[in-house]
Amino acid sequence: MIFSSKAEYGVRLMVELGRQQPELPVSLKAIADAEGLPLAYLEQVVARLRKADLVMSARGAHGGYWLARDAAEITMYDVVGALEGTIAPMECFVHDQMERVVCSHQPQAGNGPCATKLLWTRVQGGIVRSLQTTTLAELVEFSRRSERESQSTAAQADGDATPGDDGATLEIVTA
Amino acid sequence: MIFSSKAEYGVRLMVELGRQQPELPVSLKAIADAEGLPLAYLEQVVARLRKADLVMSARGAHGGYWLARDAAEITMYDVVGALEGTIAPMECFVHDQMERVVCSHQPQAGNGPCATKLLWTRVQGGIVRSLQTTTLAELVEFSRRSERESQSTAAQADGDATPGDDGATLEIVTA
DNA sequence: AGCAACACCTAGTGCGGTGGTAGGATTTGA
DNA sequence: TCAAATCCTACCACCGCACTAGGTGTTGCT
Repeated sequence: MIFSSKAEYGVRLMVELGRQQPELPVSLKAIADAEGLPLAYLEQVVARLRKADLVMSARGAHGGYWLARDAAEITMYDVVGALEGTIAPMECFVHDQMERVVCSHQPQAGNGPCATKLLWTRVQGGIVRSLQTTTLAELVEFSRRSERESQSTAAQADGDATPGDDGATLEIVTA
Repeated sequence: MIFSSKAEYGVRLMVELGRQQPELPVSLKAIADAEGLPLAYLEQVVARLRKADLVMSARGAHGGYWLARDAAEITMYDVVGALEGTIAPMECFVHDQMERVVCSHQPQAGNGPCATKLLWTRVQGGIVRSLQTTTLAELVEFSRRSERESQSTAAQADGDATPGDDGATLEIVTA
């Protein structure tokens, strides 16, 4: 499993906020009920989003949360980054004081970086690109469309997600 | 952490095998010593690679492991898939009996797939593409080059990995 | 004033997976 | 016959994840 449930819950929470009118506070309880998620845990999740200035909040009665800026201006890189903390493909990925990604395997006797560095860098890049090019607005739109389609027919609802995206059935099954 | 140490050890093991002459058995102990990895644990790792027909083995004295086919014909998708088992960005990703990726969150009252599906599909795609387009031969070449460079100078050894690849310093730091 | 509905905070906890270790059995070459 | 190697299974300690528990602070409504 690549992302923890914090990431999933957080993304679903953000989508739910994006579906509401801007600036209108929505209570966590409403979201927890709608998504079927534990309220107390959602509090911890939304706290990270707030610290990252992705959502704003109002306390007291009729308080709640709303998006800090337009959904089109929020990328999944922002959201997942705030929720998951560091996203590194391996613990091998540390960075020294010069902000340079470097490998933690001591190249003893000075035989360069470990060979896996190239691979992890590429994987990292693939993930980050996916996250950076997906905005919250897209997910909200996707959510709205799915809802509409399933209301009319109970048929397929995926093949035509967004131009530039491949809805391929990608998987690695071995285990 | 996205990949477990099984993946890392396995990739390093494969690179080590790729650096040797083809068909020549190399003992696990030699690899464990060279890479500084626990031998007994490597046994479990290499067992997965063998079951996936990526390496072949010979028992008894002077036995060992070697690549089952040319390093250029082995992608990291093969290797990591064999080691890591299923690579799904979320447990949300299950597939029904029709081999279709579907979301496990029951769309109760039929309101379509959960909105995160689009995101996870893209991330999945980004990862898989990275893995599929990286061959073991590339890593072996990278390893050889790094070794050569660090022998002459103790300077930079990353910027020029492979054409078509961005060696960008990508990271998400929040936590 | 008082209550209810919220946000907000901290500490604890059960469980499963990760990352090994232990101890063997089997096969092969010298 | 021994040593070197693969091969196999069971076990275990730790740690992070996914929560739960139990509060405090703030606001609006009546």
